[in-house]
This record gives sequence, C-alpha cells and structure tokens, in this order.
Amino acid sequence: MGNADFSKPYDPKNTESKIYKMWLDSGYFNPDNLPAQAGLPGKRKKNYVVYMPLPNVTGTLHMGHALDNTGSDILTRYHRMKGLRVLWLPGTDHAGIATQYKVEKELKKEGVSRFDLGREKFVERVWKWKEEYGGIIIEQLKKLGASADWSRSRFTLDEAYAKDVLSAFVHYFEQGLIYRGFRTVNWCPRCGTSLSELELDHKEEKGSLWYIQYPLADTQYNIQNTQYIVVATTRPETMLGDTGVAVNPKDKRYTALVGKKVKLPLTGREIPIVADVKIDLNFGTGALKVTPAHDVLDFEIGQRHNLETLSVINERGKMNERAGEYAGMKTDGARTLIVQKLKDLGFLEKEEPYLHNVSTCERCGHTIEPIPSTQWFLKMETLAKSALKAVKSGKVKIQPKNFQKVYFDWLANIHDWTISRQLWWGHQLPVWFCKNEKDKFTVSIKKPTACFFCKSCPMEQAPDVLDTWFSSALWPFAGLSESDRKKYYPGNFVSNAREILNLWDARMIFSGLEFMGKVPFKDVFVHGTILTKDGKRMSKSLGTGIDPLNYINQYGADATRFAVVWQANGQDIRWDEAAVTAGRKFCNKIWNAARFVIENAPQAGAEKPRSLARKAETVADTRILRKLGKTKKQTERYIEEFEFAKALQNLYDFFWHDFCDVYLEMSKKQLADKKTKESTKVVLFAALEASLKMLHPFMPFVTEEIYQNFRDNGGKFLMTEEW
RNA sequence: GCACCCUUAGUUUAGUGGUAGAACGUCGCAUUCACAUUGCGAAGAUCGUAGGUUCGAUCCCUACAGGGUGCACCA
Repeated sequence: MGNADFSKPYDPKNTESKIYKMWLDSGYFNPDNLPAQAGLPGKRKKNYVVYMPLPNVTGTLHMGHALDNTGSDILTRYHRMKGLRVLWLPGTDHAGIATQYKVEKELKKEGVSRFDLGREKFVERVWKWKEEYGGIIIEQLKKLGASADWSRSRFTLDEAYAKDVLSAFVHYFEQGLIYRGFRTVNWCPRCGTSLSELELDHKEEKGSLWYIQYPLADTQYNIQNTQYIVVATTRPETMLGDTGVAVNPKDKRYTALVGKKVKLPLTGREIPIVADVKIDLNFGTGALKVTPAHDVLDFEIGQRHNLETLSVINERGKMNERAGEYAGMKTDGARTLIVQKLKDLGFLEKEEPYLHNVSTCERCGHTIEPIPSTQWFLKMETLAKSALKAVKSGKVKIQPKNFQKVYFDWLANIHDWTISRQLWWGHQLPVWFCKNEKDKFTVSIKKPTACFFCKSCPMEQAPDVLDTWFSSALWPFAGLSESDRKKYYPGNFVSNAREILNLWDARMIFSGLEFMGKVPFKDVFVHGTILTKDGKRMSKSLGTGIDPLNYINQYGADATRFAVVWQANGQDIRWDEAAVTAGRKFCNKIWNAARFVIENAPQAGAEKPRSLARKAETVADTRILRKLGKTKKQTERYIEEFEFAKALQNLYDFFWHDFCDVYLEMSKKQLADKKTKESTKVVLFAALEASLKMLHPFMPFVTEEIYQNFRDNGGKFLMTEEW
C-alpha cells in the first residue's frame, strides 16, 4: 500500500518521477520479464511490437514526439494489460547531416572547420557530442511516461547496427541494385554533400525570368523570319554550361529548327536544338536552354539526347574555371554581370519579375545547387514494387486511408535513390578502391587484405557515408538482436508524422521484405500535425514552437498526454492550451473520486463482473455497472482502431458524469442505508478499479499512484494488471 | 499545375439525411458532507457562400471563396 496524502490535490511533480522509477525498477517494460496475469495462466504468448520513430540524437522533445509517443504508449500499455507480450522498441538515429551540422556550428564558434580537424578528429568530436547530449530526448520521453523497453535501446551507429547496415549495402550490391554513377544531383554547397529529393525544402523566392536570344548558327536556316531562338531562364549564369536547347516535338513554332544549331551568346559555342516531350509548350517561349550539369531535369534531357555535361559551378557554389572571366565568383554575382553583358550586347529580349520555388537544404537552409558528381544509387524499381504490393495486398495498412494515395504516388513515380552523402558522420561505404587503378573497386564489409586489382596497394575506403535513411530503413530488424529477431519480428505498429511516410515507412517496408522476407508491421498510423492555435506550423526557428516539457513540468505528464490525445481526432490539430487545463482538472477529479472510494469502501474486494451484477441492489448500481461494461467495450474498440481521442472522450464522459456526478452522489445515500451499504461499497470499488484500468493507458501516472494506494495488491502494478 | 483534406458556439472541436454534443472561457446560484483544480444551472452555432438532389441537408452533388497538406516542379 502506498501512503499518498489524499487530503491534498493531486501533485504530479513528485508523483510522476517516483512512479516512473518504480516502473523502471520493476523491469516490466521488457517483455521478457512480464508477469503472468490472474486471468491468463501461464506465460504471455502473443506478441505486440511497436516501433518507436527514431528520434534524432540532436533532437529535443516537441509536440510531434509527444503525439507519436503518447499514441504508441497507449497501445503498448493497453496490450500489456490485455496479456500480450509487448515490446516497444526505442532507439536513436545518428541523423548524419543534422548532427554533423550541429557540431560544425559548435566548431565555428571556436573558429575552426571540420576540415581543420580532419575526418578522424571530427568524428571523435561528434561522438563526444553524442555522449554528452544524445540522451536528452530519451530522458524527455521518460518524463512523458513512455513505457518503452529502454534495455533494448539502440543507436543506429552502434556496432551491431552498423554491421547490418553495411551488410545491407553488400547485399544490394550483390543483387545488382546498387550502382555508381556520374549524375547531376541536388547538392548543398554549405554542407558539401548530395541530398535526396526528400531532404529538400522549397522556398518561394522573388526572381526574374530572363528572355535570351540564342542566334542560329547558320542563317541559312533562318525561316519564319527569325534569326534566333528565345529561351527563358531564371538562372542565366548557368548558360555558360548550356549544351543544348530543347523544344517540345509537338511545338509547331520550332519544328523546322529541331536538329539545327544555335550559337551560345557570350561564348559562341555551337549547341544543338533537340526535341523532348518534357518541355512545356506554354511556359516562357516553349524553348528551354539545357544545362545538364546544373539542373536535374536538364540532366535527364541531356542523357536522352547525348548532350555533354559541362559544369561551370563548383561544389562550393562558385563559378569554376570553365566560366572564364566569371571564375571564382559566386553564382548570383556572376548572374548580375552576365545579365548586364547580355543586355549590352543586345541578346536580352526582356526581363519579367517571376516568383519561383527555390530548393533549399532541409538542415541548413542553404540554396541547393544541382551539380554533377559521382554518387551511389539504389535501384528502386523492384523494391518500390514490393512496397507497393505490401500495401495494396493489405499486408500493411496505412491509416488514415487517404495517405495510401500519397504512398502509392510516390512509389509509382520513384527515381533511383541517391544513397551516398559526402559527410563524415555516418556509415562509411563498404567500398574499397584500388589506389593505382582509380576506378576499380570492390565491395565488402571488411577491408580486403590485398588489392584484387594491382595486387600491391593497400586499398582505400570510399569516403562517402550512407544516407541516414538507408540505416533507419532497417530499424525493425536491425534494432533487434539476432535472437530477438526470431522472437519479435515482424512487429505490429508504427505511428508517425506524414512527412516521413515515404522517407521512412515505405523504406522500412521494402527493407523488411528484402531482408526478412516479411513486412515489418501491420499498421502504419499517420497522425495529424500539431499546429499553433491560428493554424501555423510550429517551428523552433520561427518561435512558434511549444515545448511539451513546459506542460509536463507545470501540469504533469498525464495532463499533457490528455491534452494531446483529446485533440488528436485525425485532422491536424490547432493546439489549444485549454485542453491541458482540462487534463489537469481531470487528474484531480480522478484523484478525489479515488479518495472518496478509499475512505468509504476500503478493500471491498475484487469482484468479477458477473458476480458484481448479482451484488447490485439498486437501480443506480445496475445502471453504473451496465454503463461500465459498455464503456469498456467501446474503449477497446476505439483503441484497437487507433481512435484514441474518441476513446478518451468517451472515458472522460463516463468517469466524470456517470460515475462521479451520478453514481458517486447516489452512493452517499446508499452508504447511509444499512440495507444497501455493503453492496454499494463493492460497486464503488469495482467501478473505480475498472475505470483506473481503462484510464491507465492514457493517464498512467495518476492511475498507478491511486492503484498503489487503494488496494492491498502485494506489490503489483496497475501497468501489468489484467485489463 | 495535379491530387487530397478542412471551413460547426468567444476559442478549440465532435457529430448525424429529420432542426447540433463537448472542452476551455463567460454569467448566475450553491457550498463545513471526495474534489473551489468543485456542484447545479444559464447564455452562446440559421453548421464558409451560392445553387442543386430530396418530403426534408450542417451532413449527398456542383460551383465559388478562404485555409492546409502531398506530389510535380515550369526552365
């Protein structure tokens, strides 16, 4: 029995840390330690596995995490009480670019760059940073009450995990799915790395659309009274790298010009006019200058028409030596000068103001510069098909349903995945190059003892690391030990925000199928986004973010969880702080109702519902017991359908209005009457206990604290009691 | 541009083919009896606009307006 002071209002602050410690000490977060339940003789047989969306080591708890993890915790606790062997698998993601950027910023304050330190020292430094700060988010999740099995927690750069990542690379390579290629890719000049399309942000920017005349190389072809073809561009500085002009084959204006040549203004280089279906007849003049080196679409067009890839911008976002007089200049500086020169020479037909979207680096916000470079790619065709099939066949359910469409669209139009990053923090590619024969390489987890090619050199590892998502895609099995894999794979559930549906969920699905032969989970639950009260995105940098820890510290984790769940009805949530107030009040209501029952019906015994019904003496007794039974069924149904808000609102209604307002008030009279006194005690006690159980997944702390005080339970936890 | 979603009391929202339910806020009354972090009660919504289907629509259809999201990026 506990020794809580019920004469005072519920005090989450002291209670929560105490209760959480008790849970931790019990070891029951670990499914292998779970006790049997009275109604369930023998061991728990069925599994329920929830995967935690890996928080970045750089992360601190935000509302999104609170939402993810409260939902996961509800399912975890519910199924644990239901008698299943429940594993909620936590871990942290090394978050390559995010973490590297964080440490680089720290270094910058000290006036050094990562290059000053060198790779080895820098990586050491990041590890040091990780040891110091990497655990913060885990501690915060504990404050929320997350009942994950921390003993199984893994970090995506842990030795065992890393081995699986590299094996996956080797496997894909051996299957012929990984290849090395020279392509124009999205490049962040600040971070100095390639990025996948999913790692870009788009920012609207005011710019101009310049119409430039490209004179025909041979006036003999001067038909339609034109001596030039006009192209429209927002990036005139890239024209130095133009290797063609493209028009739509259906565009009658240009039919006669296809196959002819134009002279590039400023340099006089001759480039061909080609026809390509990707060209929009209605945009600009319908003629596109093709710069394969500095535009991803142009690169594809270039490939189709055998156009040269001529780069004029370097990896730091500056004009390179091929840019002649502009070499060394930043691109926007070169742009100004080039526009001026075109104007002076009479090539500039007009300039229009133009609003366009500029891609930026999701992490550092720098403008993306497409540049050609050698990267590693994973062929997506077959993998995407398997991921598509998994959902179409119903093996994996994505909820709410409309997100299936997003998933299908992405997979149906997928490009090969650029998996290499020019970073230092991450899983370095298991690729070994011959030092003498430059492009010769071999793929293996361990460094080869001797070079296969020249037989003499010590082979050198490729400098690139893998995209963070390549490793997190393996989480459902790489997060488990060998023996756990047999026991706990595949799992059941993952809950996350919509922006990682394709970034993460889709990739987990095909990885699971590829490496384990089975889909990793049955349900993907995509929850709404928590917005500010006026519907704006919460963002740290805009100062619109709300820190859930403030609520936890001030009102308690239960009140915070209540508020999150109460509002999570499927759509995006315009965060209303009033819900936290409501949660806090509700905690107190539960607390005081419990106080009443403890004082008036101590140890009234544990009755089974059936025997309870026989105990009912009054109409009120019957009514509350019937309503209790109904509420229990509804709660189960709602939880199993992931309708957490409805479950909670329904419970709230039952507890506050049916139990407290009606039955508890009535019980005062019944307790005063000798005839009904004993039966009332039993009903009061039983209804409270059942309510505590139902409320526990939502508000674990108050309910556990009360449970520890109102029943002599031999050291048992509400957390593991029979539902 | 294409696709999907949303628009209900002061605020945040639930909901149904037959004249809307909650939370917070507001107002009134109560209160030594679990709880003032309370109880009871009240006020407060012609359910974005305009059409249509229907005996009847907030809920179905169409258009429009406003807000959001995903995809594609358009050079």
